[in-house]
Amino acid sequence: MTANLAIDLDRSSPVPLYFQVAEQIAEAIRRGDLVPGSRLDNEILLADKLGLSRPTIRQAIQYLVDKGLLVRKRGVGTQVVHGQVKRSVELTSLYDDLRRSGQEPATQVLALEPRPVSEEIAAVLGVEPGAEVLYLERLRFAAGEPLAVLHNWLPLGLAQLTAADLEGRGLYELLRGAGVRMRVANQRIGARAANQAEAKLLDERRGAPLLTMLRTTYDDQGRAVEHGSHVYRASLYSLEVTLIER
Amino acid sequence: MTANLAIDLDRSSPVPLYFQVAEQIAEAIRRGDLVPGSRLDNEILLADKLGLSRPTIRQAIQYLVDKGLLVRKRGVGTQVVHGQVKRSVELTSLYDDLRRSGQEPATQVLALEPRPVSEEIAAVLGVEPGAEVLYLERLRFAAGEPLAVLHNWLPLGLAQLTAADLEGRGLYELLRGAGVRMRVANQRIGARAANQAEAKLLDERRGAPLLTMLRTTYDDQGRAVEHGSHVYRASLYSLEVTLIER
DNA sequence: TCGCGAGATTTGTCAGGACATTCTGACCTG
DNA sequence: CAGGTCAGAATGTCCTGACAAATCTCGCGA
Repeated sequence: MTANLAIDLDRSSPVPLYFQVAEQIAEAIRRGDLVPGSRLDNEILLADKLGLSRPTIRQAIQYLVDKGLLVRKRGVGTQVVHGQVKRSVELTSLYDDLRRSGQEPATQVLALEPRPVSEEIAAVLGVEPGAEVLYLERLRFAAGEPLAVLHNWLPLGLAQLTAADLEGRGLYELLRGAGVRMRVANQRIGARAANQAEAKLLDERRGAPLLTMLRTTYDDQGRAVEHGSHVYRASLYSLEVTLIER
Repeated sequence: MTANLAIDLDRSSPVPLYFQVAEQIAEAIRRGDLVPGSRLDNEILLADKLGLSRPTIRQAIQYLVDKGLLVRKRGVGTQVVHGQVKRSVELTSLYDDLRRSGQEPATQVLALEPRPVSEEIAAVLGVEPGAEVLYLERLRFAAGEPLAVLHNWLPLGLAQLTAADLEGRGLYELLRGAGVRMRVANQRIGARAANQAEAKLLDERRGAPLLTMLRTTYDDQGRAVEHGSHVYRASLYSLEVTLIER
């Protein structure tokens, strides 16, 4: 059963046509106009209906396949994925995640200063050992409860960060606003027991389980732009990751 | 400085040309023939050199950009990324990961039997509540130490699994061997304290921090093929995830 | 009735061309 | 000397056209 979806195209818009198509198909899926399992029209028919060429339609569909919303099979067709697969993980910060889920994040800046780096951090950031980098320590709250202690190291000169900025917005948002284009992040996720200091900050008992995350983020050019070492209260937070095999 | 790389094409091979090109560029990067930061020839020149069309070259390059090996910038060119970005995460099981890092995994099967599902599991697997599914419980060792307790639920009829199979190989490998094509996995990673039973199995104290993972894996068609609830000894294991923004 | 093969359907791969957009760097101007 | 402007170079988008490969369906024959 091929669903009949209406797609408006604006050829005068700077938004690429394939992207307009992809967005509107995705929206139809979110709205429920395209139910899981339903088949899309075939590429040639779709192209014909919209007055576009097949490569453009293919590009739109490929984009959605990469995001995990659609499945293609040769000789069969293109179908909407069953099950509510969540959006693929993006390079977002905890702050963005919390705000999106309506949890009213708040931040207390505990430290914000240039500081000479340890050898280990220098290695991951790719700077000279002993050079100064911006050290940042924050306590993050959600819904009034302490949620995480965040430690970050950033190369100097990337962005002018003030404590006021950091209390109102997330680090990633600020970096993006400063023109930093983050592209790849490597995360190591583990767990351990809280030590005394952490327990006090997070309002937990010593020994309480914490989720830990080490993350290094690289930009466009593969230069490290941020390294973070964070601990989360396991009782209040968990991470979600979606993997898509191509 | 545009590196001079030799690429052989086999037009009689069933392997797509774009893939042949991509593989050989990736190999040149791994070998070090293409050093980080070096620019590739532009697309038109490359296409000309190899006797291919520009779309084919673009497809090859796009493939490597998606894998995080190359970076493209309009008006500038295509460069090899700086820094050693790890391979993107794949749909592998703990067993594969361990064997790849040479840790000699071993498995003890604690349970393997059809069992009626709870309402919750039925919902994530997309089967009727109360229907029978294959229940699987395993204790995984690495280097002689207990490492994780693995619980899995699988729809019946996917594969004929025996305890002997499961002791010698990983679940994912067995499923793949049975023709199951896994494509998307959704993971939720958290942490909590070990209870008495877990502590005993894993040779830890009660209350020791454990890394927890809930995973649901879907196939080609978006049908759930596996749901797992696993706990790992945080002192011995952590998860690594690489994110690439497109 | 059941199995198998031919044909139809659909996506996968590849070619070649055209124009738009963006970035860099050199040049010109005040 | 500083700043803006413009040309060149590279990727981004979009088009048309063609054939290959995988899959499903239906009809035919045993």
